[in-house]
Amino acid sequence: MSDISPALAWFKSKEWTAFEFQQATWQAYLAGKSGLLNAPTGSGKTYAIWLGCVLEALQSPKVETGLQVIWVTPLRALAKDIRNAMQLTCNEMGLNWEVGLRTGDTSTKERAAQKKQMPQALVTTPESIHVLLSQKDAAKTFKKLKTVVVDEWHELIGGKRGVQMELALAYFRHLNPKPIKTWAISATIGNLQEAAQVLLGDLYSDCAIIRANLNKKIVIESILPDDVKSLPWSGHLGTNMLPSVIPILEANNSTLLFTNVRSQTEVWYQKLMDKAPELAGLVAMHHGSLDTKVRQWVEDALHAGKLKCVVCTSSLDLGVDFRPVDMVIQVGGPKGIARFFQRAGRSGHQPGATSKIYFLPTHSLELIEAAVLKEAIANKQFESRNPLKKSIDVLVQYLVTLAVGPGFYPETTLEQIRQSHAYAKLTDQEWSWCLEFITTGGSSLSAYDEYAKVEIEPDGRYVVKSRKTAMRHRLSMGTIVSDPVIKVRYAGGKYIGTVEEYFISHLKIGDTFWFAGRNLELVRLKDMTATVRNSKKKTGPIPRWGGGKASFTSLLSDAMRQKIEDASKGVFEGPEMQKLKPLLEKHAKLSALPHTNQLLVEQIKSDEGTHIYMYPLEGKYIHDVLAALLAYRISVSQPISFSIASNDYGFEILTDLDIEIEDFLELDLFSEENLMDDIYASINNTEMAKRKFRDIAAISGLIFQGYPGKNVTNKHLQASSSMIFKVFQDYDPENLLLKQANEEVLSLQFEKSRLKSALSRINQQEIIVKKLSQPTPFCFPIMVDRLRERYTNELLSERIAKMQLEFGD
DNA sequence: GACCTGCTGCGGCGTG
Repeated sequence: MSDISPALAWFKSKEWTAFEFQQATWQAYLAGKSGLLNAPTGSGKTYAIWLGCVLEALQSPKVETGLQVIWVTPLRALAKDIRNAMQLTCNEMGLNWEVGLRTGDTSTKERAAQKKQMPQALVTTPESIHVLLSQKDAAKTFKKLKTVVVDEWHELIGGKRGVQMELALAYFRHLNPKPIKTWAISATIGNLQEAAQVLLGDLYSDCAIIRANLNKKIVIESILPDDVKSLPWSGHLGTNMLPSVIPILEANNSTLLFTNVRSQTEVWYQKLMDKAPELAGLVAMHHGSLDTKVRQWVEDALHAGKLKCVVCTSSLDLGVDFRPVDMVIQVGGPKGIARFFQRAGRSGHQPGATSKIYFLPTHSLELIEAAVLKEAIANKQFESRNPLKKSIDVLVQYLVTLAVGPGFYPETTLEQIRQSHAYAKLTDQEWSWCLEFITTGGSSLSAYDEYAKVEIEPDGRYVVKSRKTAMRHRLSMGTIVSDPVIKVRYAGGKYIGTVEEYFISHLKIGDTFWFAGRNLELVRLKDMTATVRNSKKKTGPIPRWGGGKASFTSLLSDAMRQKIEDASKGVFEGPEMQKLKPLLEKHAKLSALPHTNQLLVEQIKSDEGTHIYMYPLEGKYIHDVLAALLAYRISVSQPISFSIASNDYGFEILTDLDIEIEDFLELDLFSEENLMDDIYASINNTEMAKRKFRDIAAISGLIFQGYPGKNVTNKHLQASSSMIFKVFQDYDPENLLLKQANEEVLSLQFEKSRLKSALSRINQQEIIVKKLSQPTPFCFPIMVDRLRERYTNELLSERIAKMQLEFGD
């Protein structure tokens, strides 16, 4: 046994901000426990748990070979930093261990070396673990595994990557009779206990949940206009507040300016360069469609203190873990409390320093959101991330992975996966269906050999024998399905990033557009690649990217309703609500400020017809469904067609007929009876299910997304997945993957449970109907949103001008 | 008193 005192001395010599938390962690680790760490960045959580691993290794009589510790991170960009820190501590603490790295970036040479001899510790991603599982000697690779640490577990738990992690752990736990110590590291989420339970499984009963009681002070300040009138009623960009941002940038060494969407990042970067040309070279941009090399450069430059400001989307949420900054500005509502909190924590890393975040509202109602965020963070209220259950696509992929690798016996494998949270309730029938699916393709596809991937050996072992199948499987592993994109590169070959097919298809050769902060001219479009050159022009469109929508979380919704009720009673707490007072009072005069037990309904007639607005404040997703449901239920009673628009505050249904809303309110429009049937009938469920199915088909290996660098086109992908979708619908309606697609639409897209509780709340609410002759601050943004879909920007401003005339003022 | 919307993440092969 070697002496552990130098290691402890090394550790103690550092000036930790959270020494007690760290000590509690490594002591729990040495006591053989599993657990969950809840700690903000900068609390030394990596070292806390890594010290446990190091001390344990030092206490053993000789240096063991083979893989003992796996450290999982959701972001491969972080992996290198973590590995370096871990290797360094090994060296300095006197432990003769190698810390390895295994992600998609790892070189072939390195992989070969690892295959021969795994390092004692490996920093990796969930996907790379599964790639290792697809190798013949997987069992040998993981045989000596003692510990698995999953960093940023909150990022994984709510998605299919989390399910993959659960499956990998189930496999590991089975290999070794000694329990695998399992640790989760998580930022603050509402369901910490559940998060621990999902990852730890059976080990949860004896689990340590250790929180860094840093009591980090966070100061939130809204950037308020002098006059609320200068804040638009509608809008999302916020660039009119740019003059207030520049002094903040000047006063700090490095600032992260978070925007909600990629195009907004492009706009802000451009405007910032326009307004403050002296910052050229000191401001950079970072979002998910830019070349990773560029992003890496930005991250490094930020770290080196060379940048004054990075305009970014949440692509930098995790990536700056090792690159602390001085100041954070959030442009527009972050739509969730936990996300805002995490971003705030990026600033003020020095011991004892206060984190500060500026909130920059892009339209007036966002000031309510600002007030709510402040309170929620003070009260430590955070959203939960709910683990997925029974994702059949992920399970099917995993089974083929095992069959490509060591092979598996159904009985033991079923036992393993049932020990995971995700598949604990998997029925025997579902299990047989999965086995049938991987061996024959299932009842409707059994005529095609390519879906019969797995064969059964005489001894009952399930294996993949075809090299082609194995290769294609390895090429399709993982649960992230991305849309095919157009690569943008210079004629010389330098790669810039990606835009969407539809954006570039609207351009002609010679047209210019803004991207990556440059004005580019389209030279050629071929093979999913747009070749461009720099242009001196100053005009051109900015690409927009489709992507996930962030919708108010229910935590935010509840608090927003309360704030509006407060306002109705004349209570305006805090600078934001004070600032908003005149506007809300105006709204109260024009219409009404609803209490939490009331639902406000506004009706306006214009030359377009009858507009009806409702404000459940449930977030855009729920509003979309509610609006469709309402439109459907009304149209059942008489032939009316509606157009629908929504935002996070409420929704609009518009008909060209002259109607009165009271005539319909009697119809029990919000009844929970036949709810699901009506929803199915009202939303174009199959369209959405088809889209979900495309992902499921890719994950489960039904469609092949092409060879690396040569992705198939969107059309092709869409076509093959819709074809299979149709086959299943017609010939195999009980297909579990089809069912999963429908279920995902309901539970993930529409948040079924939230929809139900929203409806039951609405049913108890008193309905207040206001008939108005002019738009209110509540309905105006929704009105504009609907128009935007039909008009170009210029026509839109004309149209808005016309609205001013029409409604008079 | 009035414009610009929609995030992130991973992994793999063979050939020239």
